[in-house]
Amino acid sequence: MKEGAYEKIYQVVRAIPRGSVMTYGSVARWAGLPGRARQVGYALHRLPESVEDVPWQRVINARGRISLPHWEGAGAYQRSALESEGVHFDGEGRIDLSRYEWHPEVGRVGLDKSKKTR
DNA sequence: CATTTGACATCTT
DNA sequence: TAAGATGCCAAAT
Repeated sequence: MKEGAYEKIYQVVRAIPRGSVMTYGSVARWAGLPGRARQVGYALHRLPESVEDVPWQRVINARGRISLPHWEGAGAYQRSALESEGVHFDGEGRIDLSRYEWHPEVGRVGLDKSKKTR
């Protein structure tokens, strides 16, 4: 198995702590794929449903909104899942990134979530 | 093998 | 704030 790059993406997403979110651009950056945010979304799209190890729901776009059409199952599920984690949506369905976006520490791509619990 | 498409981002109008 | 253009790259057609 190789894939390599995509594995790294899943690895970063798995490290996102509950109640926090990351943008596609940030995930790509921390996965060692700067500028390839699109591939991150594509990788998550191809992600099997049975894989619960990867909290893809905590990944949103740079505008702080869910990229999935809310009229489809996945979109509605993503929002309800985030709300149940404590993430607040404003009147326009947007999330305050300056407050919920997670910033992993430099030099380590997460994997060590037992760091400062806020 | 050429073209299109897509869970995005960023800059410019 | 919105809309258009451009960059990126794997998978589908």
